[in-house]
Amino acid sequence: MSLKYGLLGLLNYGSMTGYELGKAFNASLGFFWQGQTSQIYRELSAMERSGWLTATRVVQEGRPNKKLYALTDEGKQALTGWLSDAEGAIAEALCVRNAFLMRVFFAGELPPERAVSLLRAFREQCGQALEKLGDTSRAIAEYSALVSAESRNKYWRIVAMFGESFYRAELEWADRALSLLGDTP
Amino acid sequence: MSLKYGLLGLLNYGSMTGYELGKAFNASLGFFWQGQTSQIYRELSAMERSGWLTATRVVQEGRPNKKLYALTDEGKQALTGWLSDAEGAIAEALCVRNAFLMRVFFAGELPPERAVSLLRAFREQCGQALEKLGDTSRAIAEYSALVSAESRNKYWRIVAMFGESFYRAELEWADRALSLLGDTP
DNA sequence: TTAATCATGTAACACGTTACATGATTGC
DNA sequence: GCAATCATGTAACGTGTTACATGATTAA
Repeated sequence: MSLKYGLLGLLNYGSMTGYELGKAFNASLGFFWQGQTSQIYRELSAMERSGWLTATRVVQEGRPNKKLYALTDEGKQALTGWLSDAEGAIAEALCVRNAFLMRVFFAGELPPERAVSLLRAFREQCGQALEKLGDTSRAIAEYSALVSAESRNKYWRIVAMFGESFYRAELEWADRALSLLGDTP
Repeated sequence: MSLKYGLLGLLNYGSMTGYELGKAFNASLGFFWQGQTSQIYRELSAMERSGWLTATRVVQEGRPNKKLYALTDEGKQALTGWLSDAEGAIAEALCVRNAFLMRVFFAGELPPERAVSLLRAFREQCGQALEKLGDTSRAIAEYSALVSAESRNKYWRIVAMFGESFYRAELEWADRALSLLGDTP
């Protein structure tokens, strides 16, 4: 679901090809949702079939031809309809899935030092994610200063803010977990 | 993947039927992973076929017969093999998916008051999740005091700790987002 | 000259969700 | 009398992943 509406949302900013959408998707939404190109193409043709998008074939020389996708009125309606569904949003927010916690839950079956090294690796990885997100945040901030689509980029900043507090919380948690396991750095 | 190994992990504590596994799964791992019964049954028969589990038919009167699943040596090996795969764990930790953020990202297309009410609903829902998790934490703490399987319940507490800091971070984020949107409570 | 980028996709598989079916028993 | 619990599943569908295929262009 989210992938579909993510694509609609991006196409609402302007027409794009599947390839460009893939780039844009991973650059902007990538830190909280990933889209495989194969899935993106599948969703795009499905949405074209249901009339949410139109595709224009663009013939190119030296490069493969491409298809430019554009949002239709129905597509725009589908987007705003989805956004207006607050119930659905809350229901989705409840469906948290965390594969890493699954491993920690059963880490008692491991020799203690392996569990510790697992958490150490996780801790490091959180730090890296935070740094990477810093770039995203700065890019958004710059963009916000240049473009005056306040109604939009306000929310982008809020999303970036989430990422930062989320990773910071994970980092602090990993520290506390490690000290609980008697790991003194 | 995680569902499969979650089931293996629970069966490592003791043999159970699919139905019991479903209950145990949602009670213990439910706050970070959900399992539909239909999926659980499918995974169980698949794992039986690959020799990770054995099933014993238990005939009952007045109630439907049941199948008691038990971990085999191969199953136990599969579990520890999965736990030892630190690379895989980190790779999975990178695949965050957050359907709610997808909506916030595009919330600029909504009238401002609707976006605000979306975040307010989210905020409330975080509070409820925190309360519910408090029960889980207390249950784990009690259990920890009674049973002395320290090597195991230490990790359960760490997982519960994660839940708490995660929901608290979400709550604080929602507050900051709301004040950024000019919502004074 | 090797790899990456551009640009499209197909096929098969894995995992997750929804809806349905059965039929006795227990608690309100 | 009605709903929930016990206990199993099947079928169909939706979504996500992996691997593969094509073939020119461009930068290291």
